[in-house]
Amino acid sequence: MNSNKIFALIEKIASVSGKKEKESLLKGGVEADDGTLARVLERAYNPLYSYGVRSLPARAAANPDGAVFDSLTFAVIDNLRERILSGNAAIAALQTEFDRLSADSAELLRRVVLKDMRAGFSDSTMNKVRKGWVPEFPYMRCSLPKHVKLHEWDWVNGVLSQEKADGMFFNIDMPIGEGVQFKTRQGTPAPEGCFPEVERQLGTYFTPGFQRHGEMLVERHGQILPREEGNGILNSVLQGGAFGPGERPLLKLWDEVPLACIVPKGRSEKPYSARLAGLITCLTRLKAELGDAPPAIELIETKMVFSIQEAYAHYAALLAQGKEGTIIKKRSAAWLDGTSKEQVKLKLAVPFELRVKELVPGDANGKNANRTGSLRCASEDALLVVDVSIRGEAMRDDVDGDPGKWIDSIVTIEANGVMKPKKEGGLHSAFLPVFLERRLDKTTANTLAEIFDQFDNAIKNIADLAPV
DNA sequence: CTCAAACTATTGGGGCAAGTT
DNA sequence: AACTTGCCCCAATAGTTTGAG
Repeated sequence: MNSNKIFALIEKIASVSGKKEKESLLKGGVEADDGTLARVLERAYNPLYSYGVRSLPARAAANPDGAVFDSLTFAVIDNLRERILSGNAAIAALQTEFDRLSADSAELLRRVVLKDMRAGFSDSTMNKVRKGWVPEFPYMRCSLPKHVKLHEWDWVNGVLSQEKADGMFFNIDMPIGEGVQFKTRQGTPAPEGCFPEVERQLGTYFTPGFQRHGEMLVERHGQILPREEGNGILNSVLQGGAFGPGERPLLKLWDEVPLACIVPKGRSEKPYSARLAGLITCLTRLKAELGDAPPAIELIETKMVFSIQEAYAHYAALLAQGKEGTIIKKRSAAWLDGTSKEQVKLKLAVPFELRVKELVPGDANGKNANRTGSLRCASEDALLVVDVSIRGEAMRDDVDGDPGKWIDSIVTIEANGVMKPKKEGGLHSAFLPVFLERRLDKTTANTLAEIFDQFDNAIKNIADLAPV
């Protein structure tokens, strides 16, 4: 199938709305494919690939009968991925290739480099059609309290409440007879040997055949660094950098799952309490060997609670220590690839008022390119500024229909925390801001000091948030 | 058979590090 | 020094499909 035909197929898939129909069209394409479709979509959707260019040149040529994808096209794609082509050279190579190709094939190449076919399917649909087409990395997410019937949980026999660590998530694979492999949530492997002590302790005291889940934190002179600083260092280490003097990684674990269950849509029915017990067995072995020496691996702080109120009290206690929140888990909880209703994340969300300053356009390569994507909002004293996403298409229509009515208006937003400025004299920001409503009843926004007060009060009164 | 829940894809937020101009 | 990109941390919505009652 040549690239013009592939583009026609992609447009056909984009034109239908049903997911099943998209899947069967893609299946038809695979059956008629000589391998080109497989290569093109693999390069577009392999999560381990990136191309280093996001503002692409436009096709300038007017040649109506341009080329289709050939070895030159794939060479450009692969050279971008390996960063043999980068910066201006990358843009120039893409310009040449766009002009050489037909309009349809040039557009297909553009979508490959942007890693989005804009056809309403993605990697999991591809793997349904053709097993193992692109790598996928199973992952269990938590639900939020509003999506779960917490009252139906077995509080009498206990629920596990754990600290939500504020670092970088890692999957740690230990296949039998092989070494220890660290992978990020997206599947990026950590370079060989970048956490030597953590790796040694895992390899020596932990049973192979499992994938373990935990959060990597960074300690400097015995102090755990805040998320942004620790994750900055880990980002650097993942790209081949090194820890600075006095810095070391500390792994906090919470789960172990047989490697055989770690497949897309996979499940392990072994109850969480049993998986946790397995982890504790390994950690006890480690502790016995290390004696008083500080381990590089610990169990995440874990407590058994017997009521919703007690769960919220533990949550409040950790917030008061400056921690991010807690995760509560049923003892019987299975592991699954997806969002589990058997584990719930308790985290802070504090509402406050800001003033809308300007409208920020949506992603230039996406469907909101010429529309509003978010609202730039500020505290009354302008010491905090944050962009807040438009919430829903009706709101986007309203904002674009009458921008004047939004500019300078007061809005209530909800956020997870206040980010302090990095630089002296810089602005504060808000972490995970969510738009709640426009306030016609208010004429002034909160000041930064008021926002800090509201966070303090929210932490003090957290137990009131427990659903009754 | 109907309606709610689950699932999939898409859009949006903040910070930091590294590469390029 | 300024700008872009990638990759961590994530929340919410829209629309389709599934599955419980």
